[in-house]
Amino acid sequence: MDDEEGARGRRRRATPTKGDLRERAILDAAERQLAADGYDAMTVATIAQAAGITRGALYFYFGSKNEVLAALVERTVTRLRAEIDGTDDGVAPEDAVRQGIAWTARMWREHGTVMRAAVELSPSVPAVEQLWRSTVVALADTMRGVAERAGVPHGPGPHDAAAVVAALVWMTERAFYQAAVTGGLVDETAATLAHVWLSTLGLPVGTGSRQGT
Amino acid sequence: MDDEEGARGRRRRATPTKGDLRERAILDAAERQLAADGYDAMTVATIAQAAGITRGALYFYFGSKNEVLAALVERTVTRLRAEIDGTDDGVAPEDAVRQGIAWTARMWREHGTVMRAAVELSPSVPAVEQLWRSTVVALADTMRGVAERAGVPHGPGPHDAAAVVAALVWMTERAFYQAAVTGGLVDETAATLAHVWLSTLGLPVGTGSRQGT
DNA sequence: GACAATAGTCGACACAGTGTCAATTATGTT
DNA sequence: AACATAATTGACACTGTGTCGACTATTGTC
Repeated sequence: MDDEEGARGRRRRATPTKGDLRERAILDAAERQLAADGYDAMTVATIAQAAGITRGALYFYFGSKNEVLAALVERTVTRLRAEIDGTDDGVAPEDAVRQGIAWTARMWREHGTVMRAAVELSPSVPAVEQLWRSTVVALADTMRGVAERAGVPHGPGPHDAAAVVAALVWMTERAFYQAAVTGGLVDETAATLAHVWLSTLGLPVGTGSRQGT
Repeated sequence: MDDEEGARGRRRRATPTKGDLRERAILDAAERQLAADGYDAMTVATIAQAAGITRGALYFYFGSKNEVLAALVERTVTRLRAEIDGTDDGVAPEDAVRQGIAWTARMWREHGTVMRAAVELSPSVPAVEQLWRSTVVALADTMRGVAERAGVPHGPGPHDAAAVVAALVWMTERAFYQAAVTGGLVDETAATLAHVWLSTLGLPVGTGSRQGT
């Protein structure tokens, strides 16, 4: 549990062929077991078996169990990143906020298991922590722009756009995570989050969902 | 890793004497190691050694490593609970909000290590999860009252006091946790949180800290 | 002050999971 | 065919958890 990366270069080559299928098979097996049985029940042995190889062979592809996890998170995070850009263009700030929340909700729906694992494993797996934090930060950066367009000051200080948006983004992460864990309703959560976001940024709250309060 | 409680009753008695000192010594040792070396480095062997006994003896007091952790979290959570009540009386909602945040900040300062451990271990240790969640919920319940006094509707729905306050409380937990992990400034965090809370609940933001914006 | 009864302690054991490695077998390549 | 290298295996070493029977205080009781 010390070298998470060094073992890699020592083995695999570039220009892959069949091994890449195995690598994907390993990640797929890991993702499936993560969803079905959770992290603890998912051992190197069970992953290897589900991927059709033995434990020893798995260590040819990944240097450790955590490296498998990190690769899995990376795969998912890459997919998230691919979508995060095509979101806000020139829309009004309040719509950009709603879109951002809707997007996040969709990501949690589609990639919930891995995202949940990323949250839970961040404290103990540095590579995962880095991946996840950088993703959250990237989203926060986008939203900071929106907040500043909405008139939130951008100077340094506890009330500036960066600080406020950071708090809101972590709130969003936590709220959807809670929904994923407790089986809460994602739509209700999204509505509540939109309310908090808009109120905090000083934007009109009324519009959006067609339900009067 | 299946029975977290059954082993207990099978051993310890009521009316304690010397064993209770050992029990406390174990928890103290665990807390110290948690702060110094982190969860992974803290094994049953090291705890026992620091408490002046062998592994075998430790299992006389606690049924498992997780039970030690749970007891430690419980001890801390009990201390938190003891203080959570004497907070708001008839003060104005905005002051109640500021007090709540200030109180939380102080708790993180004083009991940061165990609280951090509670957050990180919740996903994998059901007993800790329950302890921590119920504490958060208790705080949320108090703040829900404040929110309703401030005029936030209390009917069921995504915009009611309960839902909004839940989101805000989890935001607060996450923000202070992040500060604890990254070594961020607790005061700045508290100021940002106060801003979000007050904006969301429709309360005056200006007063409180003596620093103009 | 013998003598139970019970609290407390120890060390050896069994077990599960991770990671390592030399040896072996597939899979191209020229 | 032979050669390199990709891929795989099974056995091994190690660490950590939890169990258990035997052994040692400690304390009350007659």
